[in-house]
Amino acid sequence: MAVAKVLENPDLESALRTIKEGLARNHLLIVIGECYIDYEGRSASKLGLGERMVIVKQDGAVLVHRPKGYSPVNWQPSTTTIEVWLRSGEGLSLMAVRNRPREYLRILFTRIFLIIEGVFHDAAEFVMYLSESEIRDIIFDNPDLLEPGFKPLEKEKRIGQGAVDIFGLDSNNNHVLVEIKRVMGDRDAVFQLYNYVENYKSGVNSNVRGILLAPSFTPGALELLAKLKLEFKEIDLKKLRMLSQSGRKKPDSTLLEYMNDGRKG
Amino acid sequence: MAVAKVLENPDLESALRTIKEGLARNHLLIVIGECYIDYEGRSASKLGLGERMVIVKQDGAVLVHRPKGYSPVNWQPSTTTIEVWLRSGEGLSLMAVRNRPREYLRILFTRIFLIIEGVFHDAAEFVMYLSESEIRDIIFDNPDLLEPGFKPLEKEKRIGQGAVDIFGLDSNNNHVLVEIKRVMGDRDAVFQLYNYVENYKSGVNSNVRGILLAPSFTPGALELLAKLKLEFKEIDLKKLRMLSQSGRKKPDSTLLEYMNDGRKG
DNA sequence: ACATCTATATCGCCC
DNA sequence: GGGCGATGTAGATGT
Repeated sequence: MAVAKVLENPDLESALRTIKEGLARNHLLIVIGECYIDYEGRSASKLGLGERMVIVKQDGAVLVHRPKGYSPVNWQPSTTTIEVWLRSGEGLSLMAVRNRPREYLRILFTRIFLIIEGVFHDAAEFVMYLSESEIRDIIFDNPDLLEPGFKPLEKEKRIGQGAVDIFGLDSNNNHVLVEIKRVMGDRDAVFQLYNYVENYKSGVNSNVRGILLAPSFTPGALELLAKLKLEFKEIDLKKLRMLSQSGRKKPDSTLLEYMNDGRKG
Repeated sequence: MAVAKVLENPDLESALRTIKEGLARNHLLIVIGECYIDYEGRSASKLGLGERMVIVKQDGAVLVHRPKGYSPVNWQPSTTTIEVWLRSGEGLSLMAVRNRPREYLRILFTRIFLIIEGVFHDAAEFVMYLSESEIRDIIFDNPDLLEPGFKPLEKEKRIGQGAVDIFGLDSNNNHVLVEIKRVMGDRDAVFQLYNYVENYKSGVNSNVRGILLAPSFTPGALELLAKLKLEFKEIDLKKLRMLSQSGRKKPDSTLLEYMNDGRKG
């Protein structure tokens, strides 16, 4: 059962009791109300009175959401201890503390509209397609996608402090370092590749090629690639996705069917 | 008024009606239920049946939260169009589509435990202390914190494609570029500074110093700074915070008072 | 525990 | 609108 309790317009004493009970049971809590928020830790912030939604998850993660936008205005990731108390004339406080790094989040409610307490049963597996590591594996298994005659030898080869995605030899036995980006390649990606190539060069006595693989490139990245004498190649994510899907169990096609139908029933 | 409607254990037809009404009014919606989720866009993902909480914000942002953790398992940032429909034998679908980049998020509910519809009034200003730009301003106004005799001349000076945080002259009239990080300085930060210095050097005929300012540095960053003949200096955030607070209206001290008291009333 | 890197990063600023 | 850089980035991974 997902929702255990719904409490509308409670006075702050009832709210305190309900929140304490929910926390003790490690249930998920949603508290909607008017509040002030203070944060102090790696940085510090302050937010004046307003209506917001506070979520305390079953692992103690705390999120404070305003009416708009993807990001919570304040939050605390899961490793927290949570205290709640009531001080007359002030309101109901919820304080979430994290140790590493040491951070304090305090929410001071002056008024509460709604409290929901629940337990969520959710054991389903989350499957993500075409992550960067998956692209790397596909290129490794289909090296001609990079260039004819490429012989991949090692994934995630440690170089200096980092690891280059693919190391291998081209048809002339030049050493090749391949850096892969799943999104548009930018100057940072070029610097990363440059760092690998320079680091690697210092250890060997042969020609070393660096290739940046991405679905597209910013002008700044292309300019820098030329300046640093590095190479690049576009990858076709759609093509890769098809290669990826043919190699394993077919995913549900409900979404694609909808998109192809263009209707909503 | 924040909460306009609470609907417990609705059948899917009532749920459809309520959600459609809420969307039409641009209200915030919370839907708690059992659902499948498909996403396709920059990447693609699939999530099997489980109990989750879906938030549709007043700007159309959609968040799907599982019982644990800071991050939503699936989401759609604000610029979306949202459709909802019911197909018998399947369930209630909510589809959020974004155009740039083109992305689809479909949530298929088989069962709904709770729907909340509300309007949040929240005009309060969010104030963040000691962001990077604030550190920059403090250094600019207190140049001796960098080194005695430093004369800052320009903030956010455009160099190439980016902008260096502070440009100025040292006591020997050398040109100085200062890059500031409010977190531990890493190799990326050094590359960023290096890029500014090289770019700037090509335009002038004098000595150019590059200084990385951060509260601490990774070993990799220190190594790279030496190799690239760049400088670094530690900044004391605690000291800066005091300078920052003395220079403007005093922030609420409720949180600090609590921390000093060590009690919860 | 620490350093490094990825992300459907998101968000905001400036050209 | 695209590029670029900051973020209390969070979270995963390797050492």
